Amino acid sequence: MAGPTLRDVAKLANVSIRTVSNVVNGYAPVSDELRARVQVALDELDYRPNLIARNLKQGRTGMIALVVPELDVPYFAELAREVIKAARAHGYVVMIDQTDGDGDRERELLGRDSRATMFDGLLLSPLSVSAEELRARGNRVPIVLLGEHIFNGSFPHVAIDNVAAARDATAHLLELGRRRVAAIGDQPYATGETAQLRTAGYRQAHARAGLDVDDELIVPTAHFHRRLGAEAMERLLALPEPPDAVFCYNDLLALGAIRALTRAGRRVPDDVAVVGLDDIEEGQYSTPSLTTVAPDKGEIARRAVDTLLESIRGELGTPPEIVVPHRLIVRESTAGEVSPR
Amino acid sequence: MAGPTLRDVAKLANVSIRTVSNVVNGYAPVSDELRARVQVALDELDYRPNLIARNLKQGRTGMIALVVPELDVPYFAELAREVIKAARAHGYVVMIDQTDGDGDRERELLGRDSRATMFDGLLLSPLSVSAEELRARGNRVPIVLLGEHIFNGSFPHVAIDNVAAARDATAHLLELGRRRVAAIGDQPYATGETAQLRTAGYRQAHARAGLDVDDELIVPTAHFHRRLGAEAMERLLALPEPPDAVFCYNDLLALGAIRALTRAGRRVPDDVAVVGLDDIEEGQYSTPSLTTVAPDKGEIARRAVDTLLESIRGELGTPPEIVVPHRLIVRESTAGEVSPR
DNA sequence: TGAGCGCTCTGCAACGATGCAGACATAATG
DNA sequence: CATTATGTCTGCATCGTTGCAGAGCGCTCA
Repeated sequence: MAGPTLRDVAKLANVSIRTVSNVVNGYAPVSDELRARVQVALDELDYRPNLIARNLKQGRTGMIALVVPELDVPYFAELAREVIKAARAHGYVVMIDQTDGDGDRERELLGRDSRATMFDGLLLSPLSVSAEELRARGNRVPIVLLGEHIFNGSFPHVAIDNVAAARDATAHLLELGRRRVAAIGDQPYATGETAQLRTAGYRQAHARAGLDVDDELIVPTAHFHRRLGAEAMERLLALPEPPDAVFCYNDLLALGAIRALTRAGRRVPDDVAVVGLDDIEEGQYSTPSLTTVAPDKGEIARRAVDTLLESIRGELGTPPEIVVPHRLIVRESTAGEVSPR
Repeated sequence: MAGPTLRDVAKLANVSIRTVSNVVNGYAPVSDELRARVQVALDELDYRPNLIARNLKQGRTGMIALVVPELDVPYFAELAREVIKAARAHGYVVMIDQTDGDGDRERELLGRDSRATMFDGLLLSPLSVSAEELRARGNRVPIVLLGEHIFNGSFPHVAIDNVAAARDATAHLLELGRRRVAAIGDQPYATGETAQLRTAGYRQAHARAGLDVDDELIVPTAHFHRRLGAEAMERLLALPEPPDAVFCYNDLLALGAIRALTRAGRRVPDDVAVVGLDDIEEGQYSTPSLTTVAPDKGEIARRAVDTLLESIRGELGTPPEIVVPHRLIVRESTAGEVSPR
């Protein structure tokens, strides 16, 4: 099972271990003759360096970990892709783990026996672990937080401006003349900071338009999946005065909502306009295609990776709060028939 | 940056390194008094074991790698989730990497300096690397192949019966009385074995029904994304005699096709019925919801992980070819209005 | 009393690689 | 010719951990 080591190659080529190492790494000058002899031995044994050993010696692994709640949530899958790309550009590989949004699973990562020490750094998209806890753990591994929890300057943090994003989405609906704009996805409890920011943006848009918010139109959901979007929409449709537009806190909720609307025989956007947030690819191909607020995922990934690598190199001063741009993408779910592609 | 080591703890507690190690691992019996003293030192220094060193000593990392073409393809994301779950059940973590279906990137993994040696095993879902090449690399790391390439017994391999799956999908359309059933996704070239198997199943279904296949209705696509599904569908609609049903080789193609049909004003399934393959969650919430052939992803993941772990433990004899069950799930895209949930 | 046992605890070697300092042979220099 | 520089090559120590063999000690029991 175990492959040949430098020692085996050295014995075969009748040179020192050190010389083989030099040949493998091209470090020190080696005469052509010796180099050739070593190379033959390397090939014959099909030597592969033991990276574990190399890492131990060098104190780094060249791996960072990306920890997300759920990998099969398109937003995270798309983000993961960008992170992998950004890391690769710096010679790093990314190991991905998912916590299922389970706080204990997240905390496990910070515990004494966590595999976190295998990595040079951690990109963490926490759902329920608080900054408080993170700090208390006094983790030894550099960490960059992704996404939209509120944090208090203890850790570097990359996210969009959630309030502004939600405000833009809601304003778009109001500008279309909709007057009963619902919101799906509020989470009025401790770990729902992101959702609360979006609710704040939703309210801001109304305030700026001089409109009141009917709190009945704000539907909380325990998580951000299609099914809950559909259920929330059904509840809204059952109201005596149902909404004529909905801002959903992510695209999956929005797609679930559209599904519920279609099933109920409502036309989108004619009867009810729908906006999501995340700009997952699926929204381009849904029927109707989905208007959404698009965070710049590539930028999120790049900034996060860059910041993490700085932190790894010890070049990071006070933890930066990085805000990444977003933009509204108007598609059929609010605008009706748009461009055919 | 570097944390305290066993040595530091030992010095502080005034015991041997070995005893600290014993306390940390609970290996050997340690008196309560010493254990307590060591524990104090451990806590004070906030000691974390260096897993790299441990791994070097033990010759294993407890990590396996999952290599897929694209992580943001829902099928792979959903599969990844299952693999992570299955591996976790055995105490393994999964590192995920994507190759973008780039053959060179895939080959890199097998090359001399690949990070593959960091892992106890590899789950590989290759797009363009051939079994031949894999074998030639004589890789030292245990490998299990996922997905649907044809392989020749060199490596353990887990997949569904692609011919049967495609046959079932096509037969379903024929049983609905459709007579011009198209196929989207053929790949009539070396690395398109999976697609070719599905084409074979498509033909078999016709043969068994005593029907001829109009080759014009078989549209090849370079990959399996939504956009190409839409384009292929547009091409089919432009035919003098367009199809009344389509079997798409995966769900993304199918969703793209549905999008194209909707845009063209065709009703699904009334004018054209659509079947996909993969059973990604998106298909449950699309409009119309998508009839599909569902591979048992959980089973694929479990069998693959089990097999890989057997191989790691050296318990594997001749590489097994594992066929995982699939089943047809009928939804609106072929059956029209079905159950409301 | 002393051999024998079991319980704790320890030190040394090793995993496979690289950093460092130096050995050795040869070439260049005064 | 002695001295220094140069270019190759080597051995030892080391990264932080665990496996192994055994040391020390108190206890039991003949």
